[in-house]
Formats: sequence, C-alpha cells, structure tokens
Amino acid sequence: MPVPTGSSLDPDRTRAAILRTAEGVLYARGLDGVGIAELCATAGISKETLYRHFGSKDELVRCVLEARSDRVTHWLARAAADAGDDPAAQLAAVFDALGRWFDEPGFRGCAIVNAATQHHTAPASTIAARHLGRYLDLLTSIATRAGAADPAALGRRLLLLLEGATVVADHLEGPGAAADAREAALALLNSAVKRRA
Amino acid sequence: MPVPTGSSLDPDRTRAAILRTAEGVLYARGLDGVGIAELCATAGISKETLYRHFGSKDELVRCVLEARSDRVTHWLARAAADAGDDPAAQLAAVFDALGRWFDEPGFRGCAIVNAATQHHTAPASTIAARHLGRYLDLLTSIATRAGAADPAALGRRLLLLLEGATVVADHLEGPGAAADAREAALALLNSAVKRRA
DNA sequence: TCCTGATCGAACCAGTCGGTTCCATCTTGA
DNA sequence: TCAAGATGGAACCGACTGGTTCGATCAGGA
Repeated sequence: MPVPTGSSLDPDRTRAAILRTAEGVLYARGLDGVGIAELCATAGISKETLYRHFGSKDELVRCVLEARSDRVTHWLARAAADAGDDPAAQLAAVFDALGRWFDEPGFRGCAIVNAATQHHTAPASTIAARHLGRYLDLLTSIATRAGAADPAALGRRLLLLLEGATVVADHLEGPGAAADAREAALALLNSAVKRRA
Repeated sequence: MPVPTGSSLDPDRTRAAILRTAEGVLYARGLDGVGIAELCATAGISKETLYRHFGSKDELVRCVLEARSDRVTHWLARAAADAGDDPAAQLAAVFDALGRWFDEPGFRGCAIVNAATQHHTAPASTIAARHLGRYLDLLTSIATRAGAADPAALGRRLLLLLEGATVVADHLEGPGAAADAREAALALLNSAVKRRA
C-alpha cells in the first residue's frame, strides 16, 4: 500500500528525516558497513524515495557529512561563546564539551574524520580538511584573544590535542582523554602567553 | 599451470609475502576497499593458498595488524633509544621520526587506528587499544626518566599529541603537524619538570 | 473536484563479495 | 624413486551490493 493512509506528504520533512537517520546509522556502522536497503528500512522509507531525494549513496553521504560538520562546528563555537570572555575559560569550555561528547553512549570518534579514513577520497577528504580547518579557526581565534605570541602556532597545537583526544577517547579504554587534553591545552596557552609578556 | 616450474616451495616465505603485500594494499585502500580476489592477484598467489595460510579474511587482517603494531612500536622505541640518554632529546626524536613518516608518499594515518575506525569491533579494536597502550608506555617511560611530577599524566598528554599529529597530518593539508607536536611536547615536558623542581 | 506529484512495495539488474572445492602440476624431503 | 604437500587456475556458491523501474495508491494545491 503506497503512501500510507493518514500520512502527511512533506518532501522537505522526508528529506530531513532521511538525513537524520542516515547520519546515525552511518556513524554507528561505518560508511561501508550498512547498505542502502537497510538504511531505507531504518528510516522507514522506500529506496525510490531515497533516490529521488539524493540520487546516490555517495551524494547522501556527502550531504550527511556536510550537515554534521556544520552542526558540530556551531556546537563547539557555542560552547566557547557561552563560557564568557576569558580565553582560558573558553578553551576549557571547549574541552569540557568534548568530554561530555566522549562520554555519550555510542561515541565513536569524529564522524567526519572517520568518514575520511574510510573513503580517503573526495568528497569525504575535502569535507574533513575543511572541518579541521574550522576547528583550527576556532582555536586560533581563542589563542589570538589570549594574546599568544604566535596565535597560529598555538592554534595548530591545540588542534592536535583536540583530535588526539578524540582518537584516544575512541580507541583506548578509560576516561579522561578530554580532561588530559584540557590540562595540556591550558598549559600550552599559559606558556605561550607568559613567554610573550 | 599450478606450481610454476622452477619456483621454490617455501610455505613460511609465502606466508610472509602474503602478509607484506596485504599490509600495503589494506593500508592504502582500506579493509573493506579491497576484496580477497584482488589481494591474491596483487600478491601473485591463488585464493586457495591464501585460505590455507589464513583461513579467512578476518584472520588475515588480524595477522596484518598484529605484525604492523609490533613493527611500528619497535621502530618508534628504536628512534627514541638512538637519540641518547636525554629524555627531551628522546622525545624530540620520536616526533622527528613521526615527521619523516608523515612525509612519506602514501602516508594515510596510523594503520591500526584506521582499521579500528573501519571495523569498530574485535579484533581490530582490541589491537588498537593495545597499540595505543604501547605508545603510552614509551611516552610515560620518557616522562619518568625526565623526572616529571606526574609521569603518567604527562605520558597521556604526549599520547594525545602523537595521535593528534597523525590524524592532522593525514587529513589536513600542509606539513608541520609533527613539528608542531614536537614543540608542544617539549613545552609540556618542560613545564611538567619545572613545576616539580 | 481533479490533477500533480510524493510515496510505497516489489521485482529486477549486473556486479562483487567472501568463501569452497576440484584437479593438475610441481617441489621437496625421506 | 616416490609419496606428501604446496600451489595455481578455474569454476562455482549463496548472499549481498548499489541502483533502476513499474504500477498502485494516496495527499495536497489549484
């Protein structure tokens, strides 16, 4: 029975629902770990609907990654902004937010980086590069406002801590990766600022 | 023509050759990016030979990862040992060695972590955890010999830099991830030691 | 009211996957 | 010299893949 009686036809809402479901499933099982058929079943839609909206699995993956990158970037920037004006407090807030993420059930590392690891080609690799660039911008801006001697260099080093913590939290049992990264980040910030004065 | 005339029959050598070839191909293309048939073709062996030696693709992957973890661990430990007795010099040597690895053509991140990202289950996840643990041991021992106030904590933070540099070098264009990590590591080591004295 | 279009369900396609089996052929070691 | 074992080559299996197409059905806008 096509088009279940009583359902509402809203293509935009359908598209958003597909994206939301696909993001969860692809993150949990990997880009190659789940087929189109299962994706559609989980989303409760037919293959034809998915293909009218996205055209191919690759395009669906691309849209999922773009959306995820946007969301995560804004979420981290918000965490920093909500911490007030002190750069050190903002930096601590970023890693605290990461820590809460790491502790969530189903955490599996950064979806964008994971995707680029699985499909080491465009578009995943391009999106990953831009994603890391966004992180770098956020961290560098904090470093700049903190008055670091070399804000760009400090930003790059903070990025290493952020990505390292994500990987370690994913693959090495035991909590605390975010807390370690937070302390290391504050230490680096401290020495970079002190050295300038 | 089975068993090419003039060839030498040496099961151990065959097994080693399969492992070597598989390691390269699986690293370059991903665990799910290459099938058994192509693997055998690349190694120049038949499927029956591969299955007699390893029994399944999963087991082959397991053996490849174990071997790789052993090799990489020893290689990094050697780099540290060759740098002399000064812990700071050993730490710098570790990140310098990483930097040379990052610059090699075909670098694609840490094979072990990548594998665990693709197959987020045993045995890959188990091997990855042990692999990171080995890194942690190496870095903690350097921190201990440096006289850090809290060698375990410093070791964990250095591990974040090591893994972060590997990820960033893989996914963010532009060199210097290893150099950044090196400077950050020395800064962390410095402040951890100074604070104690 | 009625037509456009969104949707489902299912059948279907060619291709690939991991894995198994058979047999002829060749080497190796006893 | 000869048996045991390693290997190549090829055919084959069932399952699954991403992707296409069709017709039936129903909601929504004109």
